Amino acid sequence: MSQKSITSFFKITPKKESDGIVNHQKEDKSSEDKSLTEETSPPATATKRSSKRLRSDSVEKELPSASRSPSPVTSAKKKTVKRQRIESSGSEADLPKGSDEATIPVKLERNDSPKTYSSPKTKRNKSKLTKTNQESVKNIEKNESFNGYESSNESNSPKENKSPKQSKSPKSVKTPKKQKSPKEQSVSPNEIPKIKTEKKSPSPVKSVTKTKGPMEKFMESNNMMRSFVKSEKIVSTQDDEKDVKHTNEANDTIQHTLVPEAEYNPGKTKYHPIKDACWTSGQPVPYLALARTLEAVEATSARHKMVDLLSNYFRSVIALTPQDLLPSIYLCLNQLGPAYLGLELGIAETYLMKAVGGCTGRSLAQVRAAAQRLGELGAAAQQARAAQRMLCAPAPLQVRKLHAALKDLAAITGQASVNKKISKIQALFVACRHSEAKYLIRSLEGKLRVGLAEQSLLQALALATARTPPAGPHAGCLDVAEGMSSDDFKAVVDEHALVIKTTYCECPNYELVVPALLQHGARELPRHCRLTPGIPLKPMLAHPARGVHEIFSRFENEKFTCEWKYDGERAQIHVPGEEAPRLAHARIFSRNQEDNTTKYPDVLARLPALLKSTVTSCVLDCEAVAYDTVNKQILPFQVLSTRKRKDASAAEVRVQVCVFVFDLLLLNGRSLCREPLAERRRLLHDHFAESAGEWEFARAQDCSGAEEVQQFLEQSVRGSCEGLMVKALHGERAHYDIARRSRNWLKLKKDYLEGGGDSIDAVVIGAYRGRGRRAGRFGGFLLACYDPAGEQYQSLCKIGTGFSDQDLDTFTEQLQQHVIDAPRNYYSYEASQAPDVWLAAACVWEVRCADLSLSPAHRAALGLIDRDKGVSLRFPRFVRVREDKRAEEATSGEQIARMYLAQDSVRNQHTAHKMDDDDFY
DNA sequence: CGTGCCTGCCC
DNA sequence: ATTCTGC
DNA sequence: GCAGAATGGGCAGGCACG
Repeated sequence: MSQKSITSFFKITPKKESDGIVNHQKEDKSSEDKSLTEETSPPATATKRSSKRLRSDSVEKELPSASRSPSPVTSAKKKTVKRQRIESSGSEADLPKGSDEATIPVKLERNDSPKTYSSPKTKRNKSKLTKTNQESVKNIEKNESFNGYESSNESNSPKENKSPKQSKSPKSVKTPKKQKSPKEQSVSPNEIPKIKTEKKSPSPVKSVTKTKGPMEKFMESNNMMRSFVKSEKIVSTQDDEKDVKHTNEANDTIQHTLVPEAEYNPGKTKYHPIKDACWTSGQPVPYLALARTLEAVEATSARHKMVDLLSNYFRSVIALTPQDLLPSIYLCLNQLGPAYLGLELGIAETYLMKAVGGCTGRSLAQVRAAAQRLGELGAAAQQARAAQRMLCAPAPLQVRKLHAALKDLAAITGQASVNKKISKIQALFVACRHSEAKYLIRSLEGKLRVGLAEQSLLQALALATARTPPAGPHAGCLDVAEGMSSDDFKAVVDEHALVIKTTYCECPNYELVVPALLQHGARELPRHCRLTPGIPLKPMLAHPARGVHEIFSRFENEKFTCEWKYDGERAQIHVPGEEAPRLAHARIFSRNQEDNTTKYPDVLARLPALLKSTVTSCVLDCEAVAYDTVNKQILPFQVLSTRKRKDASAAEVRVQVCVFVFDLLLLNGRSLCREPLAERRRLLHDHFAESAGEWEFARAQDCSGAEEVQQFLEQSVRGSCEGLMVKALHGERAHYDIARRSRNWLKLKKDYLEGGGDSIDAVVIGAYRGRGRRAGRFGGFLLACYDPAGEQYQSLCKIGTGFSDQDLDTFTEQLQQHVIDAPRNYYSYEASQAPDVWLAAACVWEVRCADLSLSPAHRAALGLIDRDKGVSLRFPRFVRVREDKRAEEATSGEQIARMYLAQDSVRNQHTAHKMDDDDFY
């Protein structure tokens, strides 16, 4: 059945009309009627299929958002248009409004119209589908004994019962932390009764010598096993290295009362990696253990605490099921595998919502609305899942199987692949218990959002391996920390952390690092994983510098160099080789370790010109920039981005590229990461050759005075660059040591400077509901410029950064007074940009940007530069409110056009040949 | 087979 | 990309 | 100052759908 529903969803999605310009004349709501039907009735939904009804009305649809019209006309909006934003409004209408977050003080939703459904209904629906009886369900789950989980999780859902607002309102009000609160609640309770029948304390001191420590302890600690454990038991066979440790099996006899999975608590004081785990040695790690860990992490704000929590989970994995460490890490980071393998899920928000809706009996609009209310799809999915009962409980998820399933998802391609993926996701989703649903969905969305990411994970890995070493002299010891002072132990952790982070930065591949870590221990890592041509390393990044003065305060008395900051794409070029460079095996990686080799066949073809005869292997750090070979001119980033991305053929390349080389990270097999920049650069110049328009060294100048820097900055801008990169030349700060400091360079751009860059006064004409951290208030806005000629407000860009939390709270509240039901007919925008809430043009905000670009999605200055393209902003950010300006006094379309044309890159384009003032080429 | 949506990845 | 925030 | 999480424009690629 799930399948069916899915299909139906597809149909539902209407198409959006491609309106050219949507200036609306809305007024006609007629179309709405139709639309109504769709969304509103959940059941009906399936039938829906509206064909494209709305062509014109798309615009209208939005309106409803404000929505009062009870019926969700709005949602009808066709397509899901990008992100939920569009539908949101409408959809909400559908939903049980009460529930909503009432939270928001402001009540974004302002649609108090009689919602079609009352919250309770929602649930009802679900249950229907599932068909069933909750009772029957009663879970057959293994753990049922303990769980009352259903109820517990759902704590949220209760909202429905309560009067709409009250229950939560108090909390919701608090924006920032509120998110956590729910979790915390759930978590804390857990402190739970673990039954640890303890007995022996782990040997006070590490049982150092004995390799078998863990096992022994494990045995000792066992009491009775839970029934379910038995069932799963089988698997334990494999395991390579770990045999040593757990040979268990014997266990059967031994009894051990396991912690119920639903009560797994990595935050338990004096956490014992075996006794406090919820699975036994050799068993596959239940996904619930990881989900519980993530819950605990999410409920925590102190990073060191998060690291503690995760490390405890890791300790158990290391002690019990080390083979699951790798999949655990991947699930924590939302990675399928090393980036350079190019694995992609191909599923994101929209399709996920279809999947969730399809198996919980909800319409796409309902799911979307629920996600908006909660500010996040994961939570909505968990609620939906909890309301559902299964006749026959699927096998519980295991960490390893889940990770494998995600990789399988990525492998599905071709026709009907989306439906296949959705089905597969539904199968996983249905097997979720408790918070598993939330984290499964978030994983699929690609963001866990628990406040812990790669750096903290590496720290946790260091802590875990320091405390419960998988290898080395203390292998088998469950808690090394017990035998030493906290200072001493901390030193050990720091040492592990540095080694692990360094290794990972130079060899960012958990497939290689994790097995080596388990087998040889942290200290031995560098001997097994090192910088290797063919494996991309983490690139050095830069911090923005707000002014020339900041450069001098940062580098104090150190010597530094300034290089032009080219506006292209980072390219890390690897050429392997022993006796001689193996050019056929050269690869080019992106800043995020993606493999871009097939994107640059032209660049690879001319490698021979770059490498002097002294080079046998190398890793170069460069920027690939679009280049006009005829006029010898650097072209804008936007031009570069039109290049084919996959399997390009050198002959077909239309956009030529000049590669600007600025660093050398490995030469002839030797890593230069611990060499200062001055030395790396010297080697670069000695062993590589420039070739005009193809290979050039980044323009550099070792500046010593502020004026010199300022001049060089201006020169770089005239040379079509974004500004400068500033780097230490000597000493440790000049090393390419990402593990110690990933943003060791400074970047100085004109638009960072006061008075530099473009500043625009734009009108706020719409707002989008925030998600995640910004749930419950506006998280972004739609801005427009004013076009006096057409008496229109033309969309210029969306904006979502530059606001303090306070700003967002304030705007969320203050803008309520400008909320309107529908966009004015003098608003010009693209349907896909429609905000959740439309606003009357009243507020003017100053925004800053790096550039202006010709836009397919915005309408500012439409027709002035290009017949059907408007102008938008690159890297827009909020600066301040212009209370002194009225909407009509905002920057005009004509001014925007002038600003666009005034850009060096544009002028150069039009006057390419005459360009020489700058000298440059 | 063309169009448009969705996703992922550049910045 | 830019920006803000808790630690 | 770090690490993380909010958010931006815009493009190619891949698939769905008519």
